[in-house]
Amino acid sequence: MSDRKSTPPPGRPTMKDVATRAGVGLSTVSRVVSGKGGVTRDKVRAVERAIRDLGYSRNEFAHTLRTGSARTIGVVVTRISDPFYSVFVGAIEKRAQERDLLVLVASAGDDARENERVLRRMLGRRLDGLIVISHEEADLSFLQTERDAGTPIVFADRPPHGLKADLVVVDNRRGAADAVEHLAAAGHTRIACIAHVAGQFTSEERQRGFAEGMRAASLPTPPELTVVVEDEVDVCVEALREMFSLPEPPTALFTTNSRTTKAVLKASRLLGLQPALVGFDDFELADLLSPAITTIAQDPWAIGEAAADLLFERIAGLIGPERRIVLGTRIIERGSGEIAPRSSGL
Amino acid sequence: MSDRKSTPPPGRPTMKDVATRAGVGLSTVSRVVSGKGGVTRDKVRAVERAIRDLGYSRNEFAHTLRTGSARTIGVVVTRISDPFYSVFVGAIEKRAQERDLLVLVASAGDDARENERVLRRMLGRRLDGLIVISHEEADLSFLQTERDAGTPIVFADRPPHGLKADLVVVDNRRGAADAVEHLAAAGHTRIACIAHVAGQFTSEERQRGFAEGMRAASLPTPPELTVVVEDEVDVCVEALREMFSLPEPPTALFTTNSRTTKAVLKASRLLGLQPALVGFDDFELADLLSPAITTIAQDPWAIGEAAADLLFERIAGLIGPERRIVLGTRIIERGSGEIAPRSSGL
DNA sequence: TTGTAAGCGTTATCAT
DNA sequence: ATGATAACGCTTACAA
Repeated sequence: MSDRKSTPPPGRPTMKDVATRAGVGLSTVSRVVSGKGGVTRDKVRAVERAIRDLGYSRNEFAHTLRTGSARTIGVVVTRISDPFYSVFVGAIEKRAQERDLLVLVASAGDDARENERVLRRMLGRRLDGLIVISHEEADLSFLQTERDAGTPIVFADRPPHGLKADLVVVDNRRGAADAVEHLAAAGHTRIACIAHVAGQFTSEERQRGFAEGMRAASLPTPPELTVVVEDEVDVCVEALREMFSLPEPPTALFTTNSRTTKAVLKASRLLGLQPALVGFDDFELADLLSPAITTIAQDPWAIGEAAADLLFERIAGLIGPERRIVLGTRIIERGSGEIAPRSSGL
Repeated sequence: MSDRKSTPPPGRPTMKDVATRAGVGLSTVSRVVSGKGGVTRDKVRAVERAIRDLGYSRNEFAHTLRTGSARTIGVVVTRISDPFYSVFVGAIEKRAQERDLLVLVASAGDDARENERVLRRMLGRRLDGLIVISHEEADLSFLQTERDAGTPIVFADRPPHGLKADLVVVDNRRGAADAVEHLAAAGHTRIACIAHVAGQFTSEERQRGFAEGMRAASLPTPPELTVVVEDEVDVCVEALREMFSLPEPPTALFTTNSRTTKAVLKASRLLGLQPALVGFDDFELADLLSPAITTIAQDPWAIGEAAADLLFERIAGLIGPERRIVLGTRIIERGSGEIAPRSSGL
């Protein structure tokens, strides 16, 4: 096919190839490529020509191996396909782009071991920094070494286990308490908490906030009115059926995250119930449902921005004790919290 | 604190450090780390111990520089925060993880130049492959060089400009025609098409499919019943107001993507209209609205999987002409398409 | 089974 | 201003 004689070396052209072609030394090419001065115009032009002719582009791996920085940050989330995380990542990418940093995203899934594998894999890349939404059960103490080695790590949404570190969270307790306050103000006294599977930091904080809100409103929190569910509809149907068969059923519900809110809404629909409802986490179309759903909104974009900004400060050399940034939540009143508290059994 | 006899070298530990500490040779460490066999249990244990003690993790750059493959693929989308794209990326990540590949994700935004910048940046990384949802207006012919150099590139959702390449799309025409057929079967004769901003491949294909469907049903497509909008609510309010002021207003609407569907729904609500409606793209909670919205569903997860699988085949060495994989769509009937065609003006 | 040594493509140091 | 040359940390023949 192709005769050996004039065939360019196989694979991608390297600086050496460029140097040969341009008839200059290797280091001259390096200087041109890195944009350092101290090269005559003639040679610069010759090198640039050779680069174009050969379609050369710098090997970032050799470059990074030599220089030590990859101009890349890593982001690890549990599921990139979840809107919350994808918006969060979007904000980080935006910020990173402004600084000409690349973002390496990986979702770690629900498995703690997989989580560690992904993180270790990331670490091998000598990232300039790392933003992590950590797995709940994973012990992240192995990251300590990395931090000691100088890679800043910022956690978001929930604190890591086994490690003290920078953290960006929202005020889950306060948000949940706001929800209760809103329902209580509408006259509700039997308010139930439908929480997402236990063990999760956010869920527990929100349950705690719920309890605090109830106490602040001088309302009782009987154990049968707090239930922990998974976000499958049938599970919620069962939970609601049981709850609304009580002698004194609830008249209002508080749900601890949007997946649960949606599942509970579908379950309510199936059971023909329409309790008052306030859900933690805003979600798209909450305003188009009837009734429109009142939510406690957190802002994943803002969380991402805050995490990115904090990380960049650390990368820039900010030292000092770990920081904890707490972002507020905001209640979006749409009506579902103001349904009159009439006793509603099955 | 801990006075080590042999000073731990500054910076990150390398294989050499591990080798020294474990009292073995460098290549033995390499073998253990790469999981190759042929090392005695004793030494394996010693090495693993040293790795833990030192908190060692392999330098991927050196590794890649040596082996030539980064075991990394790149994915470029327009906005990672859009649910469609994030699910798409999620599927690719899943598939990649099964093959122990890392995924570098970047969103290119709406700007054509930024799009090129991001792509070029990616290319410098010697990726094993690239999956791209290309910008509509960007000329991607510069990618040709890279493909010639052996980096497989698969496009998804829409074809690239200035380049022939592997492509995964859905059958937009057929899907749109299905929507029309459904509405026609419910007795509608005045069906309008609300299309998302022009110039977009998918939007145009769906408009074409709409027209084909209308023709197949022997229905007229007067120009005043096809309108191109942006997905802001107020724009849609204006468009609908005008359309429903016609002497013969439509009784049913077809929208070309979910963002438009949602905007049109909100606009309809504001105007007190309730036309029959079928929207391209399924969306969460479409079933909880009243009436529940009938949609033409495409499956971003499946698109991601198909793109990933095709890319992996190419990486594995599959040669041959560019492929075009067309995935079907599926109508999800929920009622909004069957609203009786009564004349509904403002 | 294990260690030694030669690169991978780049940048940095040092002569020239 | 320019060019040889030695690392960077790793893999992989090849030797032992």
